[in-house]
Amino acid sequence: MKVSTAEPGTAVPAAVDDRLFLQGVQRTMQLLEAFSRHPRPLSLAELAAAAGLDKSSVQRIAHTLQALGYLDRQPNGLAPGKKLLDRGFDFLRTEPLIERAVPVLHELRKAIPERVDLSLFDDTSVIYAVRLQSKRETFSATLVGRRMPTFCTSGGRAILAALPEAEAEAVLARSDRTPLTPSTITDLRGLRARLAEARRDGFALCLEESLRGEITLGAAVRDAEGRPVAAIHVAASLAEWEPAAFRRLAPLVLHAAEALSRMR
Amino acid sequence: MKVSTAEPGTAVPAAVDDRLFLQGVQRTMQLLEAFSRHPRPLSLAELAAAAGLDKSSVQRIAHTLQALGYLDRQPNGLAPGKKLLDRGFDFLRTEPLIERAVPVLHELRKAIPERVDLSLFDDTSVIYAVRLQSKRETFSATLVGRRMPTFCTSGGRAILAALPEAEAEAVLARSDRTPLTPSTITDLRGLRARLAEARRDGFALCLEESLRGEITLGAAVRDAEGRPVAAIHVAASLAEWEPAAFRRLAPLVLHAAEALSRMR
DNA sequence: TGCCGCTATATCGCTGAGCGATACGGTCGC
DNA sequence: GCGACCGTATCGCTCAGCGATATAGCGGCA
Repeated sequence: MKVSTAEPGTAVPAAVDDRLFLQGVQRTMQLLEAFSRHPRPLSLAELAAAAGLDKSSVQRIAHTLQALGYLDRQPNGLAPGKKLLDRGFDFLRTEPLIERAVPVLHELRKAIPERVDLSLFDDTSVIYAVRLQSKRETFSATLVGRRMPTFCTSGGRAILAALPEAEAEAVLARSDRTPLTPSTITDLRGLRARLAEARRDGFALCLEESLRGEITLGAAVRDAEGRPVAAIHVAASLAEWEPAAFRRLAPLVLHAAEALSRMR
Repeated sequence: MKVSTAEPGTAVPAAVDDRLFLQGVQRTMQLLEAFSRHPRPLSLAELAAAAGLDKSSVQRIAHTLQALGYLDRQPNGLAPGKKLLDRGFDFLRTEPLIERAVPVLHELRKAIPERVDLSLFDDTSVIYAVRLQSKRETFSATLVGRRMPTFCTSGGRAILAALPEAEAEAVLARSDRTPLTPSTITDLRGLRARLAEARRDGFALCLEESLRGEITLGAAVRDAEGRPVAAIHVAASLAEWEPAAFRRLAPLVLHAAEALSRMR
């Protein structure tokens, strides 16, 4: 049985051996995932290489996905189709946290005229799920659905701090800790110190750790069992805020996160 | 050959007979699409019924999708997984119009302190792709990825007006013209009159046609061939705007749409 | 003009992936 | 305890689909 066909240089899935595991489904998703590494129209051959599949399979899968609206034929290749947005939207609509978060975030935005976000915890990354732009809002390059590393974002740190220490440690160990800016803390000692601080304060503060000139403050949102599942965070420009002044916003953010944790 | 297994009452896909069409792929997407009709956690049996598949297949497909992160196991059933957001994000990143639109929309937002959106044209519906909230912004119930009918939104009408008349007529004929509010224009005569107006003015104005108390104004964005592919629109509350005053914003919206059409 | 490299598209026989019926065990509510 | 639901597991038959291969079309280069 051919279990794993790991080609060198291509990101190939973990081989799963399981009577109920359909590799046809896996191949389908692999093909769609190819665009996350190559965000541009791809030819069939490129798609095959990027997804780690043979050309014939790609031809058939792509043909089918295109017929269903999940791939879009462009002059210079195939691109993700509009229907993918619908599926992401299904997720947002089904996740009750999102709906509950919107009024809480707006309330917070009223008090703090800066960017206010909700991110969902997903192991080594967090995902922007709701985003309220700041008043001036320079460039909202970051869109809903964007993933950020857990270890170097204020929301992610707040979540790690709310996790049992062993689990937080495990997430850090699994993380790719490539620095995003010169200020990103990547060493385990430094990170542990920050988590200890966050555990004590109930929130996390990050200074230019994911974007230069940006200061962010995040607090964890917990589910019914008390486990952290998301974070509320605010982000502002260092050009306009003294860190000490920004830090004074913490009670507002904490209050919002706690309110959202209690709603259900 | 069993071609179509259309069960009564369930939305079942068009049967496609094609040597290159993989029904395994179709089944996979059908399963994921089930949540668009039932946005809540579903049991295997519910999922089977909603997707029009048999229980065994659903067991296998769902098992696989869950292993891949596209379904999430909840206490009371299966729900869409976070990875679906990633795929939607891939679409947004790959579509060059989105990136180009952001600065244009911000520029427009500076001049008009109301909600400013970009929607993509997709036949009988348009999809919100970029959304800038208004200053006060009461409830942003509408999220990125949401579909709205083309025929009764200002952006959709502006697009239809920019299309060759026969094509616009075909879209209208295909559309499900269920009214969204008491003011929604649904009869073909009335719609044709509105399209004629929009063709003359270069923009479309809708009064409470998709949401009570809301006035919207939209203009089409065209691709390199001059075909409409998207629309920029602004939305405001009738409690704060006289229709005549709102209409005077048209040049700003038109200018933005034209600027975006020329960028590439 | 012809060759090469790229593309997409189409064909076809073999075979094992996966279909779907069926069975099993747990947990509710009546 | 019965029935109805849940998820889970098993298994033999068969046709979906794998993947090698062939064809056709479109520039670019010599």
